[in-house]
Amino acid sequence: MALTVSQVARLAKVSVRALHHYDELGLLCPSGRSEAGYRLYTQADLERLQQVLFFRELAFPLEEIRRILNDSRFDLRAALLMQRQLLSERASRLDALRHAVDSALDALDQGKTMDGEKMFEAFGDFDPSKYEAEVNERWGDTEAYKESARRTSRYKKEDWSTLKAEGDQLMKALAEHLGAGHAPTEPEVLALAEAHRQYISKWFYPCSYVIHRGLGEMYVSDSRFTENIDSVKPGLSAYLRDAFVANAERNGVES
Amino acid sequence: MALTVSQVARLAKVSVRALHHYDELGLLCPSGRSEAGYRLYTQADLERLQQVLFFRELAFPLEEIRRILNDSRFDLRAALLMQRQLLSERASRLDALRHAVDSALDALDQGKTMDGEKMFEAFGDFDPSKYEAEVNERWGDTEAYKESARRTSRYKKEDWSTLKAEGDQLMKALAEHLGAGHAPTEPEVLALAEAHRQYISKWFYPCSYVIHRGLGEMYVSDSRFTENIDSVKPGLSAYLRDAFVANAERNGVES
DNA sequence: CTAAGGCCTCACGTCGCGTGAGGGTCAACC
DNA sequence: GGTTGACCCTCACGCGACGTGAGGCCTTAG
Repeated sequence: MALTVSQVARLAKVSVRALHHYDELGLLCPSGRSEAGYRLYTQADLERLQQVLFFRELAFPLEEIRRILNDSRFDLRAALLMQRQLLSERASRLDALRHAVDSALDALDQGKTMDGEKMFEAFGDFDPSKYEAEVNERWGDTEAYKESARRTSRYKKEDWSTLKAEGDQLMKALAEHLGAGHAPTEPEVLALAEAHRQYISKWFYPCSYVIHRGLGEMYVSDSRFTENIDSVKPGLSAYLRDAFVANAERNGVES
Repeated sequence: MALTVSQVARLAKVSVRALHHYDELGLLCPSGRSEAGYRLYTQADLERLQQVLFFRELAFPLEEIRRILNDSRFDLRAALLMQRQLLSERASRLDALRHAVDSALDALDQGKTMDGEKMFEAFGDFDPSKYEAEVNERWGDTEAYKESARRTSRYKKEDWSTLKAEGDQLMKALAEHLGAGHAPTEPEVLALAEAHRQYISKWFYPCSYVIHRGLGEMYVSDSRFTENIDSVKPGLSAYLRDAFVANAERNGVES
């Protein structure tokens, strides 16, 4: 059942050279070699390759992919959820570009010229509220939404028990601050936000401030998360996002 | 009104080095220099830069962008329409990836493993050489392109009305079939779908069945199109998509 | 036994910049 | 007038993810 380079290359539609390259980097070393020194890939190697390609598609540097996949704390589910988020971000970027093309076409139709600032709007950073609207629009009541809703219910049944308990405690503490009317910028709230960041780092993956902020955006924009979080206390997801953003800013990450 | 490098860089959110690079390549040479040799960019330069960035965003090699933009046959409208198409192709690619992530999550939930062939399905649809071939088919120096480009560049305002009339007629005919309750798979409807494909090929760009199908998807997923089309008759956009898909299938393109 | 095709390991080339190095320019303030 | 600091210039080397030979061994079909 061992496959040669070219067979794997055909299956996964990557070049043989790329497989060599991944071997050199220690990113994907075939588990075996033939007597003549030919690379021999197993099923497990294929699975790893798939992971590599997922991350590569998302434009992760190979070195980082190696780190992620070799990390013993690597959590496949968390990684996949992350990938979902990254895909969303890319999709909204595409949307922004499409709008830009549309504006250009409109301008063209009306014989107008676009002024300097407007011209490059699409390439800039996106307005999160606009982003939220777009995501909600896309997730409307499509088939994909139902699918995701079905899965959300399944998630709840799963046993993340230890991990979940720790997370729940943080949520509860944050929900109390929300209930007490404390602003998300207050020191105690920021401390909890930071604790949450480290919780993620500890259990899932190294979570930078930037990523944490992105996570907060996902909490409000991905209904699977929003529903889950707001069931603790309505408005909590938005509150979390604000706290994460503030915490990132306090630690020198500009928005 | 002349801008310096750093001003342009801030506006367009590219690095100064990148602007230098584009200058070196002859991709975007500032129209002026100060006495001290400083690069000075005009409004026209900004417009060209925007075009450059559009194509760059779509992962065109810089050298090719230069060819395209320097091409005297370059038609802005055609380019923008094409960019829309490329964007929607990319969007569906993202969608495929998202489905792949979802499948992986599902498999994980059920403790299953994905088999070798299925594992790479999401990556499979997108054969890069095929993609390049398609792009070259549209932008390369092929006879077909030259012809269509010559045609496109010739028409001005009056021609757009002819063009629009022709399109409207197709829409009206298709709307009538929808109103009469004809299935999108019926021969007469398929014939109209095919006519529409050739209409696009004639006026805009060589429109393969795959691209035509993509166009149909865009009609339902892009509200700008959906609204416009459904204003002729509610549900028409979805009807068009179904007809385009069926027409593609009948012509040997698997979905 | 030979030819074709697949495999190996160097090793240099490419593309789109990033990142200094080394040095002139410009506006403002002392 | 001098100094400071932000901005500009031109080399020129570095990097990541491979592409693309070159030169040579392995294996199978005729």
